[in-house]
Amino acid sequence: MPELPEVETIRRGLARLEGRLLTQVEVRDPRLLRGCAPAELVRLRGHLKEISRRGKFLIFKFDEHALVLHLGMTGRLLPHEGRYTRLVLHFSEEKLALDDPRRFAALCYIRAAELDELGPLKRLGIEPFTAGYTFKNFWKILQTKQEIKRLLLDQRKLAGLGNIYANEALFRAGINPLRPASSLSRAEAKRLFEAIPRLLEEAIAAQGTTISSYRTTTGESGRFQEFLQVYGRAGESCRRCGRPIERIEQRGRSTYFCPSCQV
DNA sequence: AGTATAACCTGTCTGC
DNA sequence: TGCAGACAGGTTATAC
Repeated sequence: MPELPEVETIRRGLARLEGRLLTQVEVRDPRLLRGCAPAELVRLRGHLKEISRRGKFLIFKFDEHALVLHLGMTGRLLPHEGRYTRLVLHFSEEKLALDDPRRFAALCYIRAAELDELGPLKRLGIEPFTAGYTFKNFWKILQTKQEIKRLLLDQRKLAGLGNIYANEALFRAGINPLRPASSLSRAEAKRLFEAIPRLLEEAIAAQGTTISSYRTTTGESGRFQEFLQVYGRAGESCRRCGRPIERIEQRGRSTYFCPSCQV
């Protein structure tokens, strides 16, 4: 579910919790921990120092420890408990419930000092909106025969894009998703390089894309679904040229594109 | 080393 | 109404 814009929207919605006191941790579903974090998690107490984001991961920093959370496909952070609550963080005066029907969400509890060594974070590639997001670095990751759409989904190369935004970014740049990444001209690569942060910025401004389960921390739907050009629009007409949007499969996932606008 | 498939889960929708 | 099958925003393990 949540890609960079959704996770960033959630992070911003939680920023007001920074400085608050965590009084109790309730683990409703131990599977959430995936063996990565010990059960001592339930003893965690103290002030929440900072909530940050890396790719699609949320990082909650406390004095000595940190929680690293990936929302998987259907994870949400809501102010109330529900049928699929897997974890509850009790803060003074307020609680935060992780709701996740499909249970693909994952949580790690580690010492803050070990954050930089945590595999899932360490493996992540270039991060949009940071100093490392340069055309030089972007060009470098394109030097592979892999299909460009699949490359964009590879978190080790570029962190944060998921299926919706990978499809949309390629449409905006006018690039066919089946093209080998290394076949892109510098001009095409530049278009894609620039389209990605612009797209993500617009999606964040709209509070993300709600197809079905994603909600902001206040339980609201995002609004960016209204602006999607190709994702989920198979058979419908391209908003730019009128010809039908096509759906194909790449690495077992749906790819949507306009065969006449994306060459 | 890179790639395809399966696996992890549950819900929803479509067609018969 | 029931049931099978497809599909869903994600990642990781395993088998070639």
